[in-house]
Amino acid sequence: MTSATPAVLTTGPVSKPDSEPTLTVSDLARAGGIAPSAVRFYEKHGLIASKRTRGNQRRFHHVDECLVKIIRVAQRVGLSVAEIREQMSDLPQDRADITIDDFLRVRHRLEREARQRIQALTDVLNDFTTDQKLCEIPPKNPTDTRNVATTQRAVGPRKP
Amino acid sequence: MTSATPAVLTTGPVSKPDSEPTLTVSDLARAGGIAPSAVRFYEKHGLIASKRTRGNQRRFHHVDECLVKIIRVAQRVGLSVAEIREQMSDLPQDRADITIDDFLRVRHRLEREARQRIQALTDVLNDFTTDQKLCEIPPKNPTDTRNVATTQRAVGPRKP
DNA sequence: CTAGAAGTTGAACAAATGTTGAAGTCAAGG
DNA sequence: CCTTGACTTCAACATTTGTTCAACTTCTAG
Repeated sequence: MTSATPAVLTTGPVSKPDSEPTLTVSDLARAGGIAPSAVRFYEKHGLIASKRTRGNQRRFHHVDECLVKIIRVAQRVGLSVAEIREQMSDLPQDRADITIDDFLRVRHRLEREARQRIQALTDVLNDFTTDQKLCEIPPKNPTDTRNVATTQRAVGPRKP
Repeated sequence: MTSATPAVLTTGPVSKPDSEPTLTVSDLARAGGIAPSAVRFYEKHGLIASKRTRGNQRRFHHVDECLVKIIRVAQRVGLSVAEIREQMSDLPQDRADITIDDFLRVRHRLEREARQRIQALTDVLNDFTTDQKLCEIPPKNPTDTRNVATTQRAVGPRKP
């Protein structure tokens, strides 16, 4: 994914009950607008799951296309892979059992996350206009006595 | 910086015209609520600058305290070190020449950035409620025909 | 002057998010 | 049978933002 992908992605309805997984890594990558290496990466980190053919190749369900799209949205929100895995951890392990409600639940959580992150940024803006006197420097010309306002308030935890 | 730093940080007015830099790495680190290693890191990446003593030790101006605080705010906004360096690149190379207006200019740019990032997140939320039919799965019970709505629209450029 | 605190550089490590390449396997077509 | 394309695994590399360590040097106070 080097170039910007328009990604309108109107996935048609999955017609068959989809009991057997049929999509290859490349199929899923193309459908999700990501690289095959990313598909493998996501599987390795437990975001998606596949069955294997006799020849040890991965096969994905069509519903995994939805999962990949959700992963991409979650990344736009700013979640890490670990966080995304957590958000998705209560989806039915058997992907064929996933229902609309499962997606709605995940979606609501992502919405909450997005709102929280918007709030954190809004707090930064408020700090800009609220807190005076973080940076005071002696004015070069005596007519300008204003000061720059900024302050940090430990919004998100930082533990490297 | 492992534990949460309250960081009220009401830097008093810099009394002296501050022509000679006097703060050591540790001084600046303490004032800015960061580790000495971070101070060196920022200097190495061109966010701050120092003069050296005869013995090759760094000495910073008091105004660098403000710069560090601005860096921290910029990080809260989500800027990378490279982006922060760019935002600060038009500050007077001679730190003693920095004026309030220089800070105001940087601040305004950071505000714009923050608003843009808020907008990007808001777009995600809008996509949630606007776009239908990203994930359609065959309903298990025929009564529920709703669909999950999501779509990505390439908000921020990705160039690794 | 001398000891100890604090500074110096450079390299290595860490976690996150993948990409790329090597070497090998599998299925299909001619 | 052989080639070709797509798949496999594993390891190495790349980037970001620092931290930590080793081996020295400098500064400061007694």
